[in-house]
Amino acid sequence: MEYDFIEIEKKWQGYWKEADIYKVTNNPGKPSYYVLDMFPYPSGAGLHVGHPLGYIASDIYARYKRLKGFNVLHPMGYDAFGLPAEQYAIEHGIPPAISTDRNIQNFRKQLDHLGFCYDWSREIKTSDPAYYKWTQWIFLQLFQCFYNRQEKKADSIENLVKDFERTGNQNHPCPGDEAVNFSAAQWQAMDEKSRSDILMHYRLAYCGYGEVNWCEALGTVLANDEVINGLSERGGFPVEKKVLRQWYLRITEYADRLLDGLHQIDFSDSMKEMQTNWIGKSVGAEISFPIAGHEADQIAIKVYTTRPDTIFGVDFVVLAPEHLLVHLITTVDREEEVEAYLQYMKSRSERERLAEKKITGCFTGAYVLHPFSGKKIPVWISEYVLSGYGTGAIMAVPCGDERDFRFAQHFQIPITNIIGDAFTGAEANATKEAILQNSGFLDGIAMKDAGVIVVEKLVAQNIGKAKTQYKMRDAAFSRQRYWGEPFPITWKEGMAKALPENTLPLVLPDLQEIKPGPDGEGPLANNRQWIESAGSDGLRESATMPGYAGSSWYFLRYMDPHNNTAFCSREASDYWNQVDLYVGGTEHAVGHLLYSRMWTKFLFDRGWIGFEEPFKKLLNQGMIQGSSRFVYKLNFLQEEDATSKLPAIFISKKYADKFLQHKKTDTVLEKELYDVLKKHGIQVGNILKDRHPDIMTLHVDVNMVDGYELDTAAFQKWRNGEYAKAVFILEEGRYICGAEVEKMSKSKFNTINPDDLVMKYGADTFRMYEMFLGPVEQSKPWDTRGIEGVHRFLKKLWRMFFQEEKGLILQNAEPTAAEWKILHTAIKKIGEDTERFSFNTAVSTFMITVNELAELDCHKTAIWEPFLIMLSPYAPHIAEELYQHVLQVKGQDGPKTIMDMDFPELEKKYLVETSKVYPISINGKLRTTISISLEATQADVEALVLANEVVKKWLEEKAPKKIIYVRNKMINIVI
RNA sequence: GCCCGGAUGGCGGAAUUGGUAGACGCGUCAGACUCAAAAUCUGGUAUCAGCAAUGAUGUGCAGGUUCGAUUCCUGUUCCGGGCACCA
Repeated sequence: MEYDFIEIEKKWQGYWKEADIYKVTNNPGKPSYYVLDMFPYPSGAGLHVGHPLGYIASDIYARYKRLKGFNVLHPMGYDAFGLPAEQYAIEHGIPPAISTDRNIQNFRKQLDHLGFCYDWSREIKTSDPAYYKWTQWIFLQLFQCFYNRQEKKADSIENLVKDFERTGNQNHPCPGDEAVNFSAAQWQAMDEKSRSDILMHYRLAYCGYGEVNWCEALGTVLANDEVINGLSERGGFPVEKKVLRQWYLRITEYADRLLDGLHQIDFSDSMKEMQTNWIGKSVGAEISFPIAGHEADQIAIKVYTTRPDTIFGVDFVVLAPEHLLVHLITTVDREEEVEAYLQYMKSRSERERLAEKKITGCFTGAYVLHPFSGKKIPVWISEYVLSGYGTGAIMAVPCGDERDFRFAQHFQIPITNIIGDAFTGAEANATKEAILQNSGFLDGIAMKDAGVIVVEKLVAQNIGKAKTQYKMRDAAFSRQRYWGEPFPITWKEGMAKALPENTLPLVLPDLQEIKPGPDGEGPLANNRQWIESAGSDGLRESATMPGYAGSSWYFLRYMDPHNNTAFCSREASDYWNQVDLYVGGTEHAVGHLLYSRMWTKFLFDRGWIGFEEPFKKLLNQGMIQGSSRFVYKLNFLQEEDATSKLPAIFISKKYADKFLQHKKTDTVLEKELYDVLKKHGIQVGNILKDRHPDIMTLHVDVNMVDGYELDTAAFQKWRNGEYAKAVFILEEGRYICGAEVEKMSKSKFNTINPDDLVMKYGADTFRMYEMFLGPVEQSKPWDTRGIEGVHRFLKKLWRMFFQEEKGLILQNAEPTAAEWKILHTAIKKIGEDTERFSFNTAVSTFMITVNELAELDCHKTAIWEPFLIMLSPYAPHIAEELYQHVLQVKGQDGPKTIMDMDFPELEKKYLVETSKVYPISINGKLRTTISISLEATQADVEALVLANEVVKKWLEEKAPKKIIYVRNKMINIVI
């Protein structure tokens, strides 16, 4: 009986489905464990081999935990709103709802083939009105709440208004605009619109103004991804920045709690560091620099600095080009140049601005006065200062800051040295240790002590204050797009109004055609009927929510997916609690993972759930990259003659390399080319000399390439025979391709579809091979060579149960000590490896174990039964199948599925003989090694050392005064 | 540019806490079985020198700490991910 994986996998997948084996219920009798994958965006390209990496890892762990006695929640769903579906609709006229559902079906089919233990009864998709009803509901809660800084938690706007009526806003400084201050009486006197505007500055979901990528030619807002070098991806039209009304989440109010929460959760240090840096908390000071010539109207430039101690080193002030004061302060003679600079800035993305090595800037002609010395300081504008961070203005201290230094050097601004010898004049020195000089009242004071003194003085003179600043900005929460959740908001007389909760969901209407609305609005604005359908409540908001809206809380919905009266009952969320293990890529480090943490904290503040961190432990899976292959096409200068009718000519890598190196053909190539073309009946004449051949590098489908060798016949059939008449110039009879590691992508023809591999080798082989490739956390290029090894292992395992002539050879005999030892070593290693997510080494251990048992010709049920239970998380189908035969031989009516068994317990006694090797060093020189039993005490070790032949002899010879001690895994003998 | 990772044989990788570098798998070479092939099995395989025993070198590069460094520190090169509207 052969290992027939197709039959076995079909059989077990059918059985699991039929028996609902993976359905879980809230079972208070058992400890819960929640294993979650980051749900996929169902792209049209389907699943590639990179997707399942994390899914397989989480599936193994979920099954392992189940064997360990936990009630495991392991669900899956789809992040179904997003730009690509909308783009597809624009290009192909197929509505996003339809293409998305089609893609989901395809994903589901592919996932099913891999034998995952998902509880599909809990499947969710974010574009389902039954789901986004609650996304809209949570949005409304955010809209109706503000962050109460005194209580450090979200509180209702209702309470805020009550406080305003009593005491004005003195207890609640305005987070949206510091300048907003009013008394109870003033509040009472305000009209409805003014009150609405003020409340907007407090709401956790609020409307404001922000810059977007605007493409005039397309009449639409573009995502950063759709902009390439300042031009639109579609059409290549110029893209500018434009200010539009946008919704935001006031995540900055949660900055401190998002930082504090990092201590409670098990994320990698690098992940925590990324989030910490993103939030970017800094402590410093805000300082006002009065503008020379404007003393009367008291106009000043506010700068933010983390180094108030360097205040006397200020040689210039730099404003962000967007700074509101730029136009006011620019002097007449500088206007033209400033205007030109601002024009140049319009096309610059933030990324470009920060990444630019070239130093640009422009003097405004204006001066500010130093707050202490009164010195005149020139004011510049430059792209390296961003309007979004701090006050949009900096005080530049070239002797202490590298960027300021380079700027000063480039524009030949004189540099003041306030740190004496610590500044060489060749580069800036950002030290905090120096003693200040040239610093007025700070002379002789250490820098680290000076900051406090400066702040005190600033406060005393009322020209500055200490300030904590965050780099993180509020999260933009609206998109001028169609395929997203509609906002449950209407607008009337400039005021936003929440829809009543009992009218949710506000269903996204179908559109005949998706095209940009007027004045930068989204496509929904074109559907006047829908926009006006709120009647006297006003006009509906035409923007939709961004991709991360639905994904910010989906892990809660899985706990109670069919609830019609709440996003998730408190009972369900109390039982399942936090996600115990969350598996996904690092690319979400500062997006999704920060937003979902904020939403969880908000829902916790409002008492809807009982925990404030969503994910207890995060496992980051690495990205599987594609290994692309290239062919080299010989191109000739096109002229109206015979050459343009030549077939496509492809030359092998060796020749292409040579060609690219010398930028011309060499004689060998020339001769071979001649011969090949002649063979094809093509007369070329002096073509190579006259036609200036050039080489074009083309991606080829990696599935047509074996290693590096191109299957030329397949290539000729590729793309409906586009290259059917292609001619190949081979090296040693083969066409060798070029190669490069890139992101896996359809357009690079380097995607590997798991379906093909599952068809050829089976899901079990595929699962184990993906794990065997390397550590889950590590990124690596996909390489199919090697999958045979894992497949061989499973075939070998099968033969331990079945042999050709004899059939089933399993027996019930009592295992020998050696056999027990092999089993228990495996239990120990596989258990440990699975616990620490070292799935690749666990697969190795399975292989070693089977090899060792094969050598002993062991076919005993007592050994193989526990082995199969251990194997089942990794290769569930074959484990289940073979387990049935164990039951049959044992004559037991055991549980029907291996999933109801327990992971085998380790019995230590069989490990006693296992020994560890200790190196022995004498005076630091390594002499020999000895083996010591795992259970040996230190006294045993010392005795063994003395007994050791080599050491004993050596000690006798030298007769040393000896001290022997054991440290770490080293035995040291010191004379 | 900024933030976070990574680099070990021909290839993917192992070395769990600073202690025999290269487990396991692929590939490859030799052999067994076979008319032959496939499948399977056995053995070799870091590099250099040597018939061999063995010796020397060796974890991107340059230094440092240590009796001892793939592991810790400093600098550096290259590669990957993120940088706020891809998800």
